[in-house]
Amino acid sequence: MAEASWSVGRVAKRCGIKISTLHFYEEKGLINSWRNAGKQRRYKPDVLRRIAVIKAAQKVGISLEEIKQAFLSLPDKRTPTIEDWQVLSQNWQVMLDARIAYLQNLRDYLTGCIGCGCLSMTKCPLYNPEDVLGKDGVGAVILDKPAITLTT
Amino acid sequence: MAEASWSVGRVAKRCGIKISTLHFYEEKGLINSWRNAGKQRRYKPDVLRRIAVIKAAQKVGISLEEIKQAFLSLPDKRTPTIEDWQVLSQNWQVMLDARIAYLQNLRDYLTGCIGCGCLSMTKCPLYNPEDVLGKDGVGAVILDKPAITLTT
DNA sequence: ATAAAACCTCAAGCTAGGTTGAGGTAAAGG
DNA sequence: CCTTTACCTCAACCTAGCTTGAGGTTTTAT
Repeated sequence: MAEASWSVGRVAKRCGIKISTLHFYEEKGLINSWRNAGKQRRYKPDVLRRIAVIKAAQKVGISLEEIKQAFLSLPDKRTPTIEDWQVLSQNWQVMLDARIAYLQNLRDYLTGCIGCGCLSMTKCPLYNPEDVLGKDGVGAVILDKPAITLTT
Repeated sequence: MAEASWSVGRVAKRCGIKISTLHFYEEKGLINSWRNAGKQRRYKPDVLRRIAVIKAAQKVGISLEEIKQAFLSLPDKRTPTIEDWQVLSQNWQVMLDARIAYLQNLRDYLTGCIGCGCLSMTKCPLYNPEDVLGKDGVGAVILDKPAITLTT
């Protein structure tokens, strides 16, 4: 096992984030700590993994709230095991696949649409995001999908 | 040609956004309008296309500032032609391809890493986002790419 | 033993991307 | 003509996601 506890400054430095960000994440319930005799925060090493996941998730546009929800699958009392993280990982993969598919749709869509000749406004789905023309949701389905959520 | 001018309410309704959002976009320089005799806003129909593009772009996490930069390629004095939009479209495609590739990397990376056995913290790139261990940037390159920008 | 570095709390501030509301004017319908 | 609906400006407010700073305590290094 690695060392049993990390100070806030050490975690911040290791993760390349500010101490204030750690305070903020703790306040938001994304990470947790205990206090030493002098009321200073101490962290278990698994906080590093959590932060790495938070940062990776944010890069793909997932909100802290969604990340927090995903973290609910992790055990409260004990340090998460490899298996615990694998469960979360699999959910992220599903979500990433969905996002990738979304982007691919959008790209293909723009290819055919932003640069297309249908400036008439009666046929171009870009002009009809609510699918008001009843064209079977081509525009609506692609552009108005609800945000992808984690189902962990 | 379709009608020559649109009122703010009509544009808002057509695009499924609030009037205040149109005011806001105008203030930010993303769209423009002229005023009628009674000082009310009037829009050229191409504003619909701009708004459609703004909304599509936001869904993939592009900031208004980046969108504004992309719009700089559009002509100021005349209504954008199909060709003008095609130029912009091609730039977006490049960017979308890059984002898709990024997500694919991240997905594969998480597959091998979040759920992996390298909890030792000395080898797992998730723990080493700054690539402090000199592992040739696998973590750093994937996780720390700068935001993709439009070069229009 | 003391000085410096690290930590604490709490409040305020900041950027992005809007929304809401007050108070007033313009346009459209019967 | 008169009422209703649409529009105007401007200022304040809101959420997310942090950062900054003041004023005070704890830990660490010399």
